Amino acid sequence: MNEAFKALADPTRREILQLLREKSMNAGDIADHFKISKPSISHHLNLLKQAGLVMDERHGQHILYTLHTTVVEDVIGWMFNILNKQDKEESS
Amino acid sequence: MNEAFKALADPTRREILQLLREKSMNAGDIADHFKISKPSISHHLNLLKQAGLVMDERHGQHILYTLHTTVVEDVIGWMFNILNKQDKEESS
DNA sequence: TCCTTATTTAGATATTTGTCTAAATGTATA
DNA sequence: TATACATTTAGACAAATATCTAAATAAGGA
Repeated sequence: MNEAFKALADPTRREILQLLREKSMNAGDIADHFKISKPSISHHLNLLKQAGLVMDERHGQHILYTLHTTVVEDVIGWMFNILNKQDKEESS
Repeated sequence: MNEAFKALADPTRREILQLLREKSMNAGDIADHFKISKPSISHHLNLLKQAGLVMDERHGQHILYTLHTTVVEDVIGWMFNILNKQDKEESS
């Protein structure tokens, strides 16, 4: 999960995840949303993939990137755990 | 919230948050849980403070660090938002 | 005031990170 | 096959980060 937290630390990568929340997109279309170069976006996409936050699938010339939510759920679990003093706390 | 995401990217800082989840602690006691030097821990604590993830309060010689959950909740909100295609989606 | 303890600040350094351009790879199509 | 398009890989470089030691600040007690 360390890689996921590191991936989430960059604003560009978080913005990519928000784009993919709406719909899967190929690399070029993702890059068009940003001012930075395509190779830089490709690098960010690779980090997101390594972190398990996105998946890629080649469709002919294009490579389609899709949000992968399992690790997102893990991160949410970690965050929730921080909120509760004890896991087994009684709620009243 | 960018500072919070950046703060969460470091394993030592996440471990500090988990320590503080149990109970508030002063800087020295926190540092004793790690192999790295006190000044390094002090630096991590400062980043967590800048990010709004912890608060500090001087008690005589000691400085007590306490988890501050508001920003944690904001991060959870952001993460949840990523999970749902639309915020206003009907649930059946 | 002087000494001890707790903590932070300052400054240095090695590593990591984000970005770029240029080149390579993979795919489609004439 | 030749060409164009989509994307990644390679390599370089500046900026950010994590760490350290040494010094400074803050508070308590003799």
